[in-house]
This record gives sequence, C-alpha cells and structure tokens, in this order.
Amino acid sequence: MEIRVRFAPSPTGPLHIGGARSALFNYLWARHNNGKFIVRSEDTDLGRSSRESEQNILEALRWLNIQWDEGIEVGGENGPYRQTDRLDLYRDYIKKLLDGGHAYYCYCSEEEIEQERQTLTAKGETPRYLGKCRHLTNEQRATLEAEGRKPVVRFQVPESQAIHISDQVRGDVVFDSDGIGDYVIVKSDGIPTYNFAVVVDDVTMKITHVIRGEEHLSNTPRQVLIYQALGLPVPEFDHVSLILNTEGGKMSKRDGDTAVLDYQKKGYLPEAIVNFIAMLGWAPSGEEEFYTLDELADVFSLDRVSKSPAVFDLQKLNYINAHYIKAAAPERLAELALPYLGEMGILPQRERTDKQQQWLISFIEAISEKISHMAEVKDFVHYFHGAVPMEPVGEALEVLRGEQVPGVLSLFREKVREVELLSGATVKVFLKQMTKELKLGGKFVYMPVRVALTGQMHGPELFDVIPLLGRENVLSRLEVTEKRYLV
RNA sequence: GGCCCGUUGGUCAAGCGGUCUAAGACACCGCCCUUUCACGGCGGUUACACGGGUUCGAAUCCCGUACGGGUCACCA
Repeated sequence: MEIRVRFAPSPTGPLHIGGARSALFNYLWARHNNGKFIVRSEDTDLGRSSRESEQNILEALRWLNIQWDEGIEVGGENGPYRQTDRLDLYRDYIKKLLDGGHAYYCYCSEEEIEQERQTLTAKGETPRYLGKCRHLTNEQRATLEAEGRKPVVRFQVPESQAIHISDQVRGDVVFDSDGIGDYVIVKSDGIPTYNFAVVVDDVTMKITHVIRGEEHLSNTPRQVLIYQALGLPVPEFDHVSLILNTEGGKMSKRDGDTAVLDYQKKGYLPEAIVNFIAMLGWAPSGEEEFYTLDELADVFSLDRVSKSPAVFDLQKLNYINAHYIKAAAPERLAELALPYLGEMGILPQRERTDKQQQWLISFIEAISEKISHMAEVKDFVHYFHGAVPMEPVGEALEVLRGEQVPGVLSLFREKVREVELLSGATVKVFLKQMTKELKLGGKFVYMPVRVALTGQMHGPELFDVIPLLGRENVLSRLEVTEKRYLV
C-alpha cells in the first residue's frame, strides 16, 4: 500500500518551528517510503484564518525545500485542498452521521453548557456535554427553532467504550469514551469543526499515517470515533512531542524567534534549519550529526522519534548553521549578506562595481569562519571599513602600552608604504620580515598591529583584514591610534 | 480538577535486562597546533527524578509518588 502523509496547518499565523518539524517528519516519512506528501489548509476558523498566513506557511516550506506532491497550489486528484472549498463534501458525511444516529442537533445555549461544565468540575469530573439534546422530538426542535435558536450538530459518543489508538511513537494508548462528552462537529454557522473535517479529509485523501504534534493526542479518540461510526479504516497516528523554550515552557514570541522565516531574515541557511529541527525529537542510529534532506529521507524512521519534549537550543542551531556557512560557496553567502551591508550603507544592493564585488567576496571569505548566521556580518564591517578603528579598551589598550609598540607601528607603516599591492600574500611576507628585523616574537608584532588597526584583540585573520581595509584606511587608522594612544 | 503523555549531564541525545564504574554532539574549562585571530586536535567537569517491587542481574520491565507537559472550545 502506498504511504500517504500530510501536513495540515491552520493558516492563522506564520509557520513556526514546531510546525516545520511536523511538516519535515511527514515529508521524510513519505520520501523514505516512496510515498506521497500532501499539504492542505485547515481554514475552518473563518475569523482567524488568512491567505497571508497560508502564503507565509507555503513560502517557509519552499524555503526549507520541503516539497509536496499534492495539495495547495500544486493540485492533485483528491482536492480541493482547502477546507473551506470542501464544504459540500462535509455535508454528505454529516448526513450519513445524522441518518445513522451518530449525530444530532443541539440547541443548548452557551450559558446552559457553561453551567453543566461547572457542575461537573465541582464534582471532580471531566467537564463535558452530557447529551441533553440527544432525543429531541421534531416538535421540540420546531419550537426551539421558532425561538430563533441556531443548532449545532453534535457527535453522539458511545457509552463505556475503550478507544485504542495505535501510535508508533508513543505505543498504544487507550481512552475511555465516558470521559468524552458529545462534541460539536458542525458549528451553528454550518461550518464543520476540526475534529470532524480532519477525519473526512484524511479519509478522502487516503492518508495512511497521521504524524503530528502531541497536542493532538487527546483529540485523537474523538476522531477515531468518527472513523468507526462511518465504518472507515483508521490510519496510524504518530504523535511527536512538543518543542519547548529554554525555560521548559511552550515556545512563544517572547522567547525570541519562533517563525521559520524569522531565521531566514537573520541569514540562517535552510539546510541548517532542516538539519537542526530533524535532530529535535529524532536521532539517527549512528554518530553522524550532519545530514542533508536526502540523507535524512534515507535514514528517517518513526521508531526513533523521541517521546519526550525537546528544548530549542539556539547555541546548537548556531553551531550547525556555522558548519553550513563554512561549507557554502562565497558567492551564495555574498548574496545573503548584501541586505545587511546595504542596510548599513556599505555596498549597493545592485549594480556594484567589479572592485566592490571583489571586496564583497574577499570580505565573505575572511569572515565566513567567524559567523553563525549572516546577520552577523554587521558586527564585522568595522574591521574592514572606515578610516577610524574602534576604541581599544581593557586588555587591548594594554597591548598598545608595550614598549616595543611605537617601533613596531612605525616600521609597519614603512612596509605598507613600500608595498605596491597590499595583498594578503605581501602582507604576510612583510609581517614576517618585521618579526625578524625587530627580533620580536610574533605576538609582540601581530597583536599591536591588530589592535592599532581594529581596536580589538580578536577578529578575522590579520592577512585578510589589512588588504580589505586598503592602504588608505590602514594608514589613517595607524595615524589615529598613534595620535590617541602613543603620545 | 478528570483524562492522556512524558522524566538519562545546562541543552540535544545513544541506550530497547548483563558488554553501563552510561556513547556522541552543543555549551563550559584546560592543553596542543598556529610567530596574530580563528579553524582543528586532545583531555576534563556534569546525568539514569524519587520510592517500592520483579529478576541471579534494571537506566532498561511493573506499581506508586513527585515534577513537567498536553487536553477537556461553536480554535485548530
């Protein structure tokens, strides 16, 4: 049988990290089994759903290179793929449920239901709807409708039934139907609710595995009941644990970036995000930690998915992203760095001169080992740009106090002036010469030069910094330092 | 509160009854490499929530407790 899985977000906000991981796991499972991956939209919450959110979600998936075989914007034979376009379909299934005695109209008011809930809670029981409207006669219904009441349709939950859920991640889970009240499957505006629509969609789209977040586990028995009432085969459910913030709580806006595209904006690489979130809640059997999408699809399996929640660790993401940055082509990184450099007025976004383009590439090469995501290029431009160095403080200032420093810097200036082309290679040569001529250890030559030029003790390779600064900036920075700190 | 799920170092995690005086990675700390900064290499600190069972033997199985989370909507 063909494996068919789906990602079914509700378009009420941007795609967040947790959603992306659900999508990824579904995608990987499909690819691993040569199956199909479907993307649909659960937009029955008319008030909160928007096309903007849907677009954001789709864009994020595309950015991560998670492609779908069927669904929104790509089509397929089981469409349409938006729930609001499937209302007629749902009506047919509702009719079946109503005719089969598995569902009924309910006219209870919000106050009545709230009352019932409170009574049950007070007794220490699960708050639920007990089925007051189960056996309304036609006359009673007519009377209630004459009062202007709009009914909802409720599913009639069978009594004292054990509901078994087969879940490859969590093992088999059993629920008692008595803990579940008759729940609404069609709202008073005629729109079906999630718990019902999702069943119809999964059935008609022939979904074999429902891989989703743990928050859905408690809702699963409601869905299974509908499958059973309809006499339809129940798919396998696989509930993946949640992704938590550093405090161990649910990830929210306050914890920083939760949306996938936030990371795009900060210049993270999609392959790094994929690699990182795959490892949150799943682990390969070997010790390799870097995987491409294709490699993940090869080795992914549901039985290695973790049951316990995972904390989103930005440091680890940064580490993984740094790895991919080191591996990426400078041209690609340059393209990604441009927005930040443009923002700072360093380089034009387009129509750069050859010289500017060359500078850009050299700049990227010099710093690509130093940064964890591209937005950090902003922290590095001062090393390579401008006539004045950063102000040295603390230890850096101490470095300039060394007695050999004036001699080092003046010799350095001489060398810079002598050299025709200030390239990395020439700089390397004359810096080495200087250590010999002055009979000083490298540290006593390189460090003062570094601090004099950048004001910092740490930073990119000196042989990169000097050519990128250019002769003019080097000389002016030297002068500034000598004036300010050596007199 | 009821129901359900979970609990290995600060974090991600391996482990599926003996090879566990518990792997690997991030972070942290040292050392080495580098006549600068890094990369890298080597080493170190830190963990089976607790209590009962079962068993010759338990991180691994069972029960309980504690803690965390999810859910109980005309949200999905």
